[in-house]
Amino acid sequence: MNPMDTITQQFTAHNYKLTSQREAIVKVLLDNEKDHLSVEEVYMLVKGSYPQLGLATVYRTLELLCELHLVEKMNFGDGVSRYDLRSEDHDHMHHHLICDSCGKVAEIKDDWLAELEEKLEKEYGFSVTDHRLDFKGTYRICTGSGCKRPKEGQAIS
Amino acid sequence: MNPMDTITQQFTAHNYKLTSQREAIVKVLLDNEKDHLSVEEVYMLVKGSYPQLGLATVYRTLELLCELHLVEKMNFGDGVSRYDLRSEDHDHMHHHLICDSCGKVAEIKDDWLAELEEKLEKEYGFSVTDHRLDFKGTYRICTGSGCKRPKEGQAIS
DNA sequence: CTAGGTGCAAAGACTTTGCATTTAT
DNA sequence: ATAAATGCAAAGTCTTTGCACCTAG
Repeated sequence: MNPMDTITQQFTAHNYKLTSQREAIVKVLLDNEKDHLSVEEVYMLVKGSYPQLGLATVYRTLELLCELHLVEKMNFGDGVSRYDLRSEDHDHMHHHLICDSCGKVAEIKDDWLAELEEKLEKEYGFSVTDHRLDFKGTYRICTGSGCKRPKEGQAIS
Repeated sequence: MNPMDTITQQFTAHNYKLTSQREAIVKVLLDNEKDHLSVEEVYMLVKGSYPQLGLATVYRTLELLCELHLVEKMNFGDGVSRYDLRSEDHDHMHHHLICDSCGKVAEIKDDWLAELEEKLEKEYGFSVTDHRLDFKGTYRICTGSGCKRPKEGQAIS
């Protein structure tokens, strides 16, 4: 089944109405799966094909998608929330590489933390339901261009 | 040398004035080293012994401490920035365990990521300057009380 | 003495909410 | 038909900034 159907099906399954706005927003998320879009970015992108869209609807829809565990809300310390589509299997095991010079956020799809999570379970009595792993640094070959995020503190935040 | 002196020394070394407000703020951070305080929390704590303190000064001082790499700014997805004193050696290699039921944030002081950082360097051409690792989950023995953060989304954000 | 710091209040940035209108089911 | 969703604008948070006054060096 294609990802769009999977998602819209979730809507109806939970008795949420499938409005054209919601469809358009989900479509933008799918088309930009690699991008960790902010609310403003989603809004602008959807507005292209749907000019009468309201910003509040984007906030409400993203919140809803979060509630349905279809997207993940995160924060890279630039003052805005960013949203990341979860893969169908809900594994969402990926990590981020944040480039210091251009601000680009890349994803790594492996799960490198399985061992650590076992260790936490055994040695700390802590059972993990979710995790987050971000690295900041620089690519040996960084164009330095394509900077999306103007200012950025020194900490990953 | 005691931590307070180490920090105040950094101020003078960088030609920043050592005001009583700054001293009071640093003292509160030291006294609550384990706590990831928010600006508001720091403000309230300092206000106890220094009632005329302004909130903007807390923001400005924490920003300054960040700039001097004495504290780390971070965001656990509850809408406010939190600040964490860096250990003297500037290694700041610690991870967080965030309890789903009580919201408590615990720290783990080990560095579990050295191997992964090497891998990134070699296989991805990415050299790491900083990282962040948070786990969400529950402690087998969680009191369920002491919740500091009222609402929390499902994602680590 | 004087550059820099402080407190206050106003302004900004991002997000949420109230309400009349519209729409999916 | 009707409960839910939308768009707009207003209100809320958290954070930053402008400015007159104050203070460490």
